[in-house]
Amino acid sequence: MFPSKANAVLNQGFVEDPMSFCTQISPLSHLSFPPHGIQQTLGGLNMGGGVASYLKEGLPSIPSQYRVASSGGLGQFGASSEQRSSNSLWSYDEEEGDLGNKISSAGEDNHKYNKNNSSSSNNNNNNSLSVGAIRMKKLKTRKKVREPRFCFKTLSEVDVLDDGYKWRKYGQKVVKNTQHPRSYYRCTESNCQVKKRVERLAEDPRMVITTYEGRHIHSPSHDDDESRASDHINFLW
DNA sequence: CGACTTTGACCAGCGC
DNA sequence: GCGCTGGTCAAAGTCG
Repeated sequence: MFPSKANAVLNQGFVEDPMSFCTQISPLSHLSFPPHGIQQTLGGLNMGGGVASYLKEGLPSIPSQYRVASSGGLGQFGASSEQRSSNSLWSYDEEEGDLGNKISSAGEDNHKYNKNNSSSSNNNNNNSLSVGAIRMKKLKTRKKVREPRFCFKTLSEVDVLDDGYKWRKYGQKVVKNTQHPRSYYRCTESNCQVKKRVERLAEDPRMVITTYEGRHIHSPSHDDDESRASDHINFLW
């Protein structure tokens, strides 16, 4: 389904740290993360030759051979220009930060997305309500629970990396100060709440920024990729 | 025909 | 309070 030029493989699992953080990836060699010290694993992420560099202070250091020289101003994904800090190359989801607040509303609203399940019954129960009223009712019951998030940057010709999971696009938006639209995807597995956003870096359109939000409750749909990714994590981490 | 994508509209949150 | 922006919905269109 997905083009696999970037050949990304993402195993199940997620960064347990309440803050999601970002990595940079260059097309140099295989990538696996998270690094030592990060609880839980994201599994091996095979970018067909990528190297992750954990840029946030306080994160475990990684061997220099896995680091990527980066130019300033990269990243800060999701943050407006005013929110960008000159101290770090990449921002993460601060618990109290503006960035986190901006994105947090996407947390636990998946029940309204299972339109084949809950949504239809909701509609049946609200026949007397207008569409707008139903929508408002749903929105008001939306809870703000932040899912763990993880974002990384990939040098890739294709927007959607093959991470082993099946995604359904549910939205696209042109965000401010960028010429490339941001795409929104949701895992197609029933009851799986994971979402991801994909956009190209304004400063360098060759770079694809992918942000995962949530935790898969199932295995990747690609068995081959899964086993390949497992090899990476066993080898590197 | 089901699964998926596109796209305009809507809404909440934030800054001023 | 108002306008702007990002995130999501959902109908319509497309594809296999």
